[in-house]
Amino acid sequence: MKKEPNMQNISLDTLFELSEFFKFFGDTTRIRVIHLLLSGEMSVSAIAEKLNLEQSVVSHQLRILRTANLVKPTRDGRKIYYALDDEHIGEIFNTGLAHILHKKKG
Amino acid sequence: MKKEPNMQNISLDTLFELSEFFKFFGDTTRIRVIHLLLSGEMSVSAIAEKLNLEQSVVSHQLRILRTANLVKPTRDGRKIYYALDDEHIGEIFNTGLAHILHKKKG
DNA sequence: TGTATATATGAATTGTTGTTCATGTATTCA
DNA sequence: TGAATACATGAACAACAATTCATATATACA
Repeated sequence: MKKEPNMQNISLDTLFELSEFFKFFGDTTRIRVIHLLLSGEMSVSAIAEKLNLEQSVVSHQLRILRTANLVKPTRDGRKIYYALDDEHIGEIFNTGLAHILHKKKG
Repeated sequence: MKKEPNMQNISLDTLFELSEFFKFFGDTTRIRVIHLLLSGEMSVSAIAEKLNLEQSVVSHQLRILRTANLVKPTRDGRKIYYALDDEHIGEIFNTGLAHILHKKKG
């Protein structure tokens, strides 16, 4: 019995984690925050202003991303700067983006 | 004012579509189905049996993936075989998987 | 045509998730 | 120490999404 090239043996547990991981990208607010942070670190208030969102909305979503170690906070005085904390985020973002843009053309 | 290398100008609309796209991968049932179909097309009942899920659960999720053109059905008699219908699915799946496996190693 | 098989789907239910609003904590500075 | 600023957080609410159960449709075959 032959295996196809793309097939891999992945545990149920890993598949669960994988879906949990993709969930972080599956929300408009979070993907906008991620997109913004691709250009560099930014304070909470700056993010909120740039995205025209309430501060608490941004804080709540940042907490989710922070808990998942996708962003990392650095305090400077009263401000807290958030930066992407995962090498794969840009890659995944761009792979998904390529799909969307390709679809738009076709 | 200089732009960082990873920054791109992406419309709000595109970002919304992007998050919608990632949602498809953000569910355990769907990611398991996608994973299964990476090895080739499979009938609904075969998917349900392989994943130990009820037929209606699989059908409902396949409809979501079908509506998004991520899978494509082909009827053969009474059976309907579903196959992945997007070149980017495997790429996205594997990029996310790389992240999970990398994280597991510590 | 009647029965069995394979799949799809609608409605109800349940669980989950995002936002809002109010408030709490930390820091700065006068 | 008190006021202002920046951010975090808990609880309530609303919206959404997944599963379940019952049933409908389509095909095959006797």
